Amino acid sequence: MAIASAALPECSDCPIRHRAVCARCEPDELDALSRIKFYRTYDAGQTIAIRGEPLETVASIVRGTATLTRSIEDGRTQLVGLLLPSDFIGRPGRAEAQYDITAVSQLTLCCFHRKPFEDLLEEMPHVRERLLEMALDELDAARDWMLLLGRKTARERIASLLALIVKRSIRPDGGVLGDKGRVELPITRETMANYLGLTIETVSRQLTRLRKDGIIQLEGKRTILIPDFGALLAETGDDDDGGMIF
Amino acid sequence: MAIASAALPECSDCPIRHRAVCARCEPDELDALSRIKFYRTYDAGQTIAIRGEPLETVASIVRGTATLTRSIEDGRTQLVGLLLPSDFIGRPGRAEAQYDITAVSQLTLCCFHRKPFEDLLEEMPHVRERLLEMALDELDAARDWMLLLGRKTARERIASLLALIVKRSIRPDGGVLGDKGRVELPITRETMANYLGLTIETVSRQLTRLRKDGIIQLEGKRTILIPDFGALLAETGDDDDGGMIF
DNA sequence: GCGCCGCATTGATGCAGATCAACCTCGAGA
DNA sequence: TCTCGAGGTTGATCTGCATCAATGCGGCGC
Repeated sequence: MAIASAALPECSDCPIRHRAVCARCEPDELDALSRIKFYRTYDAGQTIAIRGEPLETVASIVRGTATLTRSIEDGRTQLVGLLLPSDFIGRPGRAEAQYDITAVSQLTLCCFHRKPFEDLLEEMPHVRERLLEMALDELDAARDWMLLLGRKTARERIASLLALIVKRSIRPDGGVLGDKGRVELPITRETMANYLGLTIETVSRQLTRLRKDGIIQLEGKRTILIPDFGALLAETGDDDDGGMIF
Repeated sequence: MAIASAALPECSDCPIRHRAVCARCEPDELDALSRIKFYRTYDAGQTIAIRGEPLETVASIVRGTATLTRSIEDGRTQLVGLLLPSDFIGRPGRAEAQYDITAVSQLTLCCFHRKPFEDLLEEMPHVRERLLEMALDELDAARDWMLLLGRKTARERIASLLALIVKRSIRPDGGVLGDKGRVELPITRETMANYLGLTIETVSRQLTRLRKDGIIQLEGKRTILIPDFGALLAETGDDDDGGMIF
């Protein structure tokens, strides 16, 4: 299923070096991790893990997008996490996947076998620290999403998602990947709907309404232009800007 | 606001000894924690923390119930966590509260000042480990709730909440606090509504419907009898029992 | 170039849950 | 004992989003 890929750049050149679980590693820690790492690539649509089945690796996303989903047999599906570069997959101390994980674009993972990774963890305070920090950040994100799913209107949900994708595209140094006012949606309408707790029809209609109201412009189906980011934020229903630094 | 309380039982007699952040502590670690701990009690309705304001303590809930909420200025409120005995409040490395925290019953906290706690953390692998584990468990719980908020019907939400409260009342040794078929709701209808992303009217109506359908019996307003737990689980919409051991 | 397929948009209609409103229940305090 | 208020229930009506259905559109294989 997964395809072992050719060698990638050294850790020092890694695009997620300063954001991933290894962000705060010293050179010797990085070496130790580097010795047990291996890369895997997936094509869009491929399954990475299935809820309830063994998952003997943990990994960081290097390139591409994946989704974390939870669903009911009758077909209802909820996306519980959107995995972008630097996000971590798997959980030390647990051998079974809790969610379905699917690649939604061409994807590259930096993988570790769980056991050796857990062993290394003992000796690497910086990884441990970063892992806790990332888990707590994800917890905050999940809780923000609970507010969205429980209380926001369809229009607010769409605006919130667009704002989230823009924020996630900002590099840690403050720079921006690509054009600031242009968002490349990494996901289909269906995936958006499953993330937002809506149907694809409602997603489509609300995007159209936001376009007609001049908040966004659509360029093809996957590219969105945001002439005024503040105007978009005003549509999210959030009180503050959630720690934006523009 | 908080009331310093009289001395409580030693850690060895603590009701949350085997579930809280200190669950896996060795006696010497427990001693070290014990030396910097202090208790606080709150009355129902008292505010423990406000989003955005400094929070210089971390704490474990010893007795009582508290809520974690996120809200929008227009009054819409979403409960993002229900804090029961053994749950942890606060986050190492962060000086500001991310959520509003409110006592919803008489409450006892086992508190630590954040800085000394963080320092101790360095030397206490068992606390660190447990903290990561608890954060990841909360993340799983938050994501399960996302499925509920995004995709479940009102009836399924109510059944899921009742099932959750029953599960949380099971002691780690497998025993049950109180009568197995009787749930004491720790929260009002309004709090339930805010947790479930519904209105109090809908909560009330669905409880009535579950009663008329024989799934539950109401004894006063806060006590619910569940003659057949399996029948309740069947109403939650979940595929499996989520790891129940009955 | 043509037809097909996956994805997206748009329209018509239905319904679960929100909203608005009245009333019930019970306990605390005068 | 009466009152009052917080919390809860029930009913009537409204509405935002889901559902059902048709159409549009761009890319790809042939």
